[in-house]
Amino acid sequence: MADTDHLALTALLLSASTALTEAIDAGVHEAGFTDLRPAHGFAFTRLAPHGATTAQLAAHLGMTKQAAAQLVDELHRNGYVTRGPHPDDARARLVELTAKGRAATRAADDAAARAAAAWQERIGPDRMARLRADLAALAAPGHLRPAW
Amino acid sequence: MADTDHLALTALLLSASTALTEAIDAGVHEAGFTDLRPAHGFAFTRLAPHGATTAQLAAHLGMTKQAAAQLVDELHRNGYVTRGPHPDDARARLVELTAKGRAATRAADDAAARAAAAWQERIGPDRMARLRADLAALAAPGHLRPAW
DNA sequence: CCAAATAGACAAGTAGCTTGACCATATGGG
DNA sequence: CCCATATGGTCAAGCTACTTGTCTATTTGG
Repeated sequence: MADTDHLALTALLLSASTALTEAIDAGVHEAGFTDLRPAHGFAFTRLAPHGATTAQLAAHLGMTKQAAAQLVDELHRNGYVTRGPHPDDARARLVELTAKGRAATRAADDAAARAAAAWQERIGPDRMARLRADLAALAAPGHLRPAW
Repeated sequence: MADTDHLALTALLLSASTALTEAIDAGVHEAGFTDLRPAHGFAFTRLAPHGATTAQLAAHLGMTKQAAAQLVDELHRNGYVTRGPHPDDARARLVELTAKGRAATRAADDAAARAAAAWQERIGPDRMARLRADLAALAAPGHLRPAW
């Protein structure tokens, strides 16, 4: 594979992920959550299972804990998360999604699924499955947030 | 393909593209161009062939022309581009890469090629080619810059 | 038991955009 | 050939999502 092909692949990768993020953001907005940005969505994916501390969120989002705290503040003001005491650590506060937060998460998931479904219509389920498997082999699980 | 698989694909796509951008940025820095950010690299890819006007650059990067002008200013101060008169339009100024700008572009290309080569070692050339073809089918050519 | 690490908060600063207003030049229909 | 409208670029001001730096409270480990 030539270098030019490698370059093409990297450009395509960026283009596809940008389009995807925009599609998800648009879907979330259309669902009525107009005060959410992509960064919030990345936070939600971390909060969804069992909640998280601000520091855990910061690590996951690839930002300082101050920035994460600010983001959590905003989500709290808008009713997407609660902040309670942490069961195992008196220093920490456990941030968890509210029902509204979970609804927004579902809206984002739906938008992502719709985007992926549209892709599948274009390339078919077999190539879609291969694509997913190949990406899984590449994507080192690091920071989730691409700093949009 | 289930929704959860679609979600996995989208997460993987974002993860892979983030890792790639960071790898390119790191490579450019290691090559000595410490005053460049990813957004500059995206600008270079548009400038490389024949130069461009500030407005064209703005459209390509998905930002206002004022922001693009500011970016060009910075590149000019640091010796990466020249700004000359436009041959066909007295309003416009043609922004072109200097030798230093072309060298930085090569450094970015090299880093991208190295990252892709590392991936190819993991999944092999065949899957790599398929991956590229599948991504080409998905990526609508829109804005290049993911607003990092 | 104490030293070092960690969670979080408070304060201040900043980079990289934005919106708004404006002038100079280009374009195209009448 | 005009003139209305669009476009390229600039100047100015403002804002948002971060950053760095410092501090306290609590936990952890040797």
